[in-house]
Amino acid sequence: MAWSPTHKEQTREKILQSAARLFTQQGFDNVGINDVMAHAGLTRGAFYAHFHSKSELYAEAIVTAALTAQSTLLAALPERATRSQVVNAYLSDTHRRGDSASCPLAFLTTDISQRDPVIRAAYTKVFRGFLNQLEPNSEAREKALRTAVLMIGGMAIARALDDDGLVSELFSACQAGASR
Amino acid sequence: MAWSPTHKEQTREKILQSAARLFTQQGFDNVGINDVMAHAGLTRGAFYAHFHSKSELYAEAIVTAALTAQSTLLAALPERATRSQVVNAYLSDTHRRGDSASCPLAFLTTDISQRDPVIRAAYTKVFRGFLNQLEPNSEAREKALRTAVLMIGGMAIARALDDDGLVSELFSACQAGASR
DNA sequence: GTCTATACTAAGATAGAC
DNA sequence: GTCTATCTTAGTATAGAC
Repeated sequence: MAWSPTHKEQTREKILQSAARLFTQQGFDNVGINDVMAHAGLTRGAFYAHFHSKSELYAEAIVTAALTAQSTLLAALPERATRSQVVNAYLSDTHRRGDSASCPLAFLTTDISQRDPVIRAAYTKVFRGFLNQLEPNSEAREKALRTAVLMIGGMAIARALDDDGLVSELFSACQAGASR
Repeated sequence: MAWSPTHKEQTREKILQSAARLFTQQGFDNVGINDVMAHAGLTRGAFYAHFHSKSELYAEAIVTAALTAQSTLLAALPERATRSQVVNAYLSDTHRRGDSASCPLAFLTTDISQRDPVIRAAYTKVFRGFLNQLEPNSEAREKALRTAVLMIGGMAIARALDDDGLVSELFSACQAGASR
């Protein structure tokens, strides 16, 4: 296996998938390189053959996590899903629990503010992609921005609250605002 | 000074103020007990005469930070400020920079999700207070929830972005939605 | 109540064998 | 390319002097 030309690329990809999952669920500081590598079936030392630092991994993992989350979300919906179907799937208890794929925009929001420029750039890029998915034509940009905040912000806040009743109120309010 | 009956209470308060400021700006993991105590003009060892653990301090600091942020925000506005004046002051570059008092709801959103129940309870309590400030009568609750998300979520996302132009677009969109 | 000194633990990063 | 072993740093928490 060691002499396969694609082996390194595959391993790198596996590390990235593990990192995307763990970082999104638990944040930068609560996940060690050890955790990521163990989750990928490897050991600490092998990490630096693929990435220069934990920060570099984090930046790439954000993008990977976003792609995975998008696929997962859309896969659970009909082919031509309406706006409100997408919004409801995003602002759902399933998503909030975070046991399948999770959106890094909502799960890592305040985890980004003070990190490397590279990390903030990755987040910004993903956010721009999110906006484009919502509303490709730029005339409705203002509405798209509000919708994005209701979705991402609503989920981020919901995950901090400890009261399920309040969370479901919150989701309903955001769904109503984001679907119109 | 050591025999003043109010001395301990005053020191505790000073630690709490330092913690509120540092935690809100930098999050739980990026602030050490050492940092908090040094900022308060004391040393590490003295901490445990006032709090049992870092988590306990964090929970209390969130409430303290919220009160301070509210005072600071309102102090900069006229006595009978309109809704949109409050919203604009909240969603401002001044607030985003975070060099004066900052709202823990927006600055610590995703920092809360996986911490002690006590911490999550503190955050939830502050969020409820925020809602009540926005709209004391519960009939307009749904609108108040959306407004809260546009303010808190808008600020949280803005702090993660690295593009000032995008941030100002974002602020405008949220201000328009939250003021009506 | 506050200080200095000190476990104890965890984590990022590197070195060298295979 | 992956492993084990190690260096280094940092942070929570505690012990004991004053």
